[in-house]
Amino acid sequence: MAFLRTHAAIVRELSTRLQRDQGLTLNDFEVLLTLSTAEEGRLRRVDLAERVLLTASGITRLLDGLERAGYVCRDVCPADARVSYAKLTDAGRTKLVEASATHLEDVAELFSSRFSAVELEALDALLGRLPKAPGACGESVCGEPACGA
Amino acid sequence: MAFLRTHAAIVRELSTRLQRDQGLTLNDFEVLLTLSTAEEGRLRRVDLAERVLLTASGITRLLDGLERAGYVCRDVCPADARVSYAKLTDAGRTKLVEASATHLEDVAELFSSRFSAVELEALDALLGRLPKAPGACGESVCGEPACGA
DNA sequence: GCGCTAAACTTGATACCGCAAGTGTCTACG
DNA sequence: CGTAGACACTTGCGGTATCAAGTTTAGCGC
Repeated sequence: MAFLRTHAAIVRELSTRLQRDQGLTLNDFEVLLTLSTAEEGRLRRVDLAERVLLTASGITRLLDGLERAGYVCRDVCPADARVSYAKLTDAGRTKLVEASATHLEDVAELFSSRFSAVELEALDALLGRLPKAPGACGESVCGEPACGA
Repeated sequence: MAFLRTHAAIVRELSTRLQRDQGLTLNDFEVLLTLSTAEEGRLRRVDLAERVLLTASGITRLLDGLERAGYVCRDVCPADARVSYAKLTDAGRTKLVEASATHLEDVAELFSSRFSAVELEALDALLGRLPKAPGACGESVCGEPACGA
């Protein structure tokens, strides 16, 4: 299926650009984005993992990096000592806004410019029928970056 | 973009199944498949890399494994000592046929069962408009007599 | 022939991710 | 209570992929 190949190419391209311009992995970005849409900007690591399609260990390591960079911090759960939240910091929020700018540009270039709104909708509808991860995240960043540019 | 997420999920699912049932990576399979469609069942490593969207070093390592398994072998180019071909062996061809069976089943389960023929066609048409391979868009189906030149 | 650049491939270091195993915590049930 | 099992998370190990640098070979101008 050329389908898979195409996607791989797209993902790679987006990832490379994001890394070059912002020093973030596509997954890093997704995590930041997901957190930004969550209540209080934080999420249990397990839930976060589920949404970005990673395993628990994957999240641990990814968050390690984001923590070192200062974009997220840990937060404890008073009700359950097992869970630790990942919480977006101010720096993280800022970074997300900044990264969104270039990333959306990239997405636009690779995607939107090639399809009409109707086609995008059709694509979305079709692909939505495939098995996917629960907890779909918001299409756009909740309020923050101006998507409409 | 739920779009990308979906893709990741699909790839992972197909890959794990293939690995479990056949001991092959999705990329292994693609390489075998690509070789099988090539003239004489062989391809320069560079060209192979381009087609399966890997770097030169990626191909080297991937072929290492396939070689050890006996599915491909090396073949020299008399005209240019720099190039070495990757060539499908009989065992490799057999393996490909065998793997195709289960793999197509998986694909069918994840894809075809969810779409009608018309929808699949539409999907194909839409996705076909995306950039194939970033950078080296080289559709160079050309040079078969390659190393002659 | 000699040096120079480019191409094809390999190798070493590194990043990311999954699995399996381990630790600590919660909950349920006897 | 107290223990068993489930759950959240972390850690060791291995696999796959990349990039950068190195090797060998080709082709070209002198």
